[in-house]
Amino acid sequence: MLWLMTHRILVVDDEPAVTDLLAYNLRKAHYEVIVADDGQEALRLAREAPPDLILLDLMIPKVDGLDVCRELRKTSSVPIIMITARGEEIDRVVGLELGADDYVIKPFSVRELMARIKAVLRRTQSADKDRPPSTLLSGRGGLEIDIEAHTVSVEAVPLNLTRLEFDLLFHLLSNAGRVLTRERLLEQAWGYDFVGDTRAVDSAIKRLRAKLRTVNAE
Amino acid sequence: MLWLMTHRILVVDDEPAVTDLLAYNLRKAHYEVIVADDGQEALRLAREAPPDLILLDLMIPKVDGLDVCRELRKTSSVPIIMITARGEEIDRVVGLELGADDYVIKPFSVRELMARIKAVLRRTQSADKDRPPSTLLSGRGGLEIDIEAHTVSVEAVPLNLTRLEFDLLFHLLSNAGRVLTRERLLEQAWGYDFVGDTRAVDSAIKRLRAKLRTVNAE
DNA sequence: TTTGCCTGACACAAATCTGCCACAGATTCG
DNA sequence: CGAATCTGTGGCAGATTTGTGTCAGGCAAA
Repeated sequence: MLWLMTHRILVVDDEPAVTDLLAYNLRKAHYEVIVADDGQEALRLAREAPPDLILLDLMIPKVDGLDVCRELRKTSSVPIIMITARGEEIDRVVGLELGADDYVIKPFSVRELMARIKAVLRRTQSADKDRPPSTLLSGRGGLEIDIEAHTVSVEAVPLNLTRLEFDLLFHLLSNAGRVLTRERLLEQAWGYDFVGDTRAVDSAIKRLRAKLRTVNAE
Repeated sequence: MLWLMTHRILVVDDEPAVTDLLAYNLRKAHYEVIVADDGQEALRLAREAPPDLILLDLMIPKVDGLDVCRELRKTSSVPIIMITARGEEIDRVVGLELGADDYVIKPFSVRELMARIKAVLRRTQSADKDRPPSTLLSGRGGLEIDIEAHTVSVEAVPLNLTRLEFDLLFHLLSNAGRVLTRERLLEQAWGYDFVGDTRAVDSAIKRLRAKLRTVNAE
């Protein structure tokens, strides 16, 4: 079997344990690998030796993973797979909205990651459907939230939400038309490790409703 | 709650206190549970009755948890959640390399573990198929239920059901053409820990019929 | 330190749901 | 023909769920 080095992959992570592991496995799978251990370096390499795919950790020095993603997206549509630590659930979703093509959660399975890499490459190669990375999500009644700016408005009237309220609203909106349990919402908006009453959700929803009401009541 | 999928989970740990606790909680959540208390047994069971997910303690007799993981990965891509004692930090990276999908640290919160199990199953399932075909289930007489939205309609006329009524209807519909005992329905729609008269089913069905009748009587 | 949000816990009321009982037909079986 | 059993249904009281007001602890800024 003849192997062509068809794809160059840029791995961005500050933990050598991760980059080494990935580089080893990727090379074994006949990819060309370049490594950056901070955001600045990542941007430089991405410019100088444009890769076919980027594995991008979220928590990296100098320039944050999200910013790297944003910056790259200004000029390039190179596929990006985000790598996030657990408990960064919201960032993960935001990352997707920012134009990442997929994500994995640490600790991830190498096997799974490799499968996703192949899938993403296949997808972006065959049909290059350039979708403008919209950061807007809208619901009924003129409700709009800007994921990047973390702002919410109802019929153009801006609304001031706390981080928790925003996360909650975001997850509700992304699951529009679906029934969610308190547990599921806790898991998504609060995180796995939340300890306490599931009715904390009720409290949050109560406050969210109150704020939405202030606009509607005009 | 809906129990459409009955996943089989293999629990591997040598402490009965742990396996009992997990088995109890998992069964309560309608998972099928099989237990192994050493690595050899785990491998045997994984081969003979392939589970949908494995909870794998690291420190187990005969064959070490890491080796079990390695061995499994040779032939299977079943999701694995590692259970490690505190202070085994190295396991994080090793677990990474071996392809575990997640990990928890002892002593873990059962609630958190359950959430992670659900999340991993969700993740690996949606990875299987890009888009779940349909969440709709339909019966005779124009009856349709949307499993995600928990809505029911008869010939496009929406119907307001309680959670119990919905679950009941769902189970009846998914077993269409089959005779179900009261006991079986109780088990499915109420939960195996229901205490009380089996004729509670009659009451529920009475109310369900009444509601369906309101639509037909038009 | 004080101050000003956030946020989760708690309590309570209202609304809704649900299991149980009782009774009436229906059916089975001897 | 009874007797026994089973099923459908109405009624109802207790259980459960939900919405909301209140409050204290946490936390960060001043």
